[in-house]
Amino acid sequence: MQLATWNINSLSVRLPQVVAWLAANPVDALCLQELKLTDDKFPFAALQEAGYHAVAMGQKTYNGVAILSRSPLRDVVRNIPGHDDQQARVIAATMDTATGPVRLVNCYFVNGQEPGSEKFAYKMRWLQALHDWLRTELAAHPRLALLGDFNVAPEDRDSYDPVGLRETIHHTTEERAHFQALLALGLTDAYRMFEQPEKAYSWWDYRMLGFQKNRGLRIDHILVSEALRGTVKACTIDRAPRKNPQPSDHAPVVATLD
DNA sequence: ATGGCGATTCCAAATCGA
Repeated sequence: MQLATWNINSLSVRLPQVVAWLAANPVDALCLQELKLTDDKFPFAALQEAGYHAVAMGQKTYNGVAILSRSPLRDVVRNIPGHDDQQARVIAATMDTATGPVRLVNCYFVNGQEPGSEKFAYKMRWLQALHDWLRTELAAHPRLALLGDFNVAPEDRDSYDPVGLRETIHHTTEERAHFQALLALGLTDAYRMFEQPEKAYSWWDYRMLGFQKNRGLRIDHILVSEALRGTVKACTIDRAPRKNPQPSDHAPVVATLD
């Protein structure tokens, strides 16, 4: 079984690339972030044609998340229950597989812009709410994967310039503490379960030849619960779509499980 | 220190992303 996550920065623009990527990478589930479109504009038909069911939580212009899957999705939850939020950032659903159900939690974490800002404070509140909800979600669904654009570089090795960017957004002590709190729930960063190349990132700035110079951050992650941990066989970042004409600034992350 | 690119929207200067 393969699970993937990809921030596609506008599904309207990137739909052809998503369909092409799925044809070349027929994963069982793909979590998308930054749809930037409302549900009435979501391309259910084109994705069905590509062989995928889909559930979505969209919004005009900003944010928006969806889960695509080979098999039907059930028990869909949109945004964090009990956490009032104007922004479409979370969608969770259960996928039945040969080895049992898997709970998929797809998140577009808050960016936060700048430490000390109101947006950063919103990021901290959102991270706390996610953590508190995931505790109950994990109890209800032991086989759980948390996938998405976390907007956090968990460690110095996840940044192209950890010294120059110390305590800037995605690198702050507070954001990293929240990431560690998610791990403390029993989740494991699938990418770090395996030996990986040096300077491996999942996002590169469009500006200043960021990708060509590999000035990137590893901010897109797949975390797996204790019950799934032993079944994870591989986790990779697929840099190929970042080389496409008109690419997303993020690359897909793929986890392979038994 | 700032902007640099790309997408979106009251269609075009402003906002947001990371």
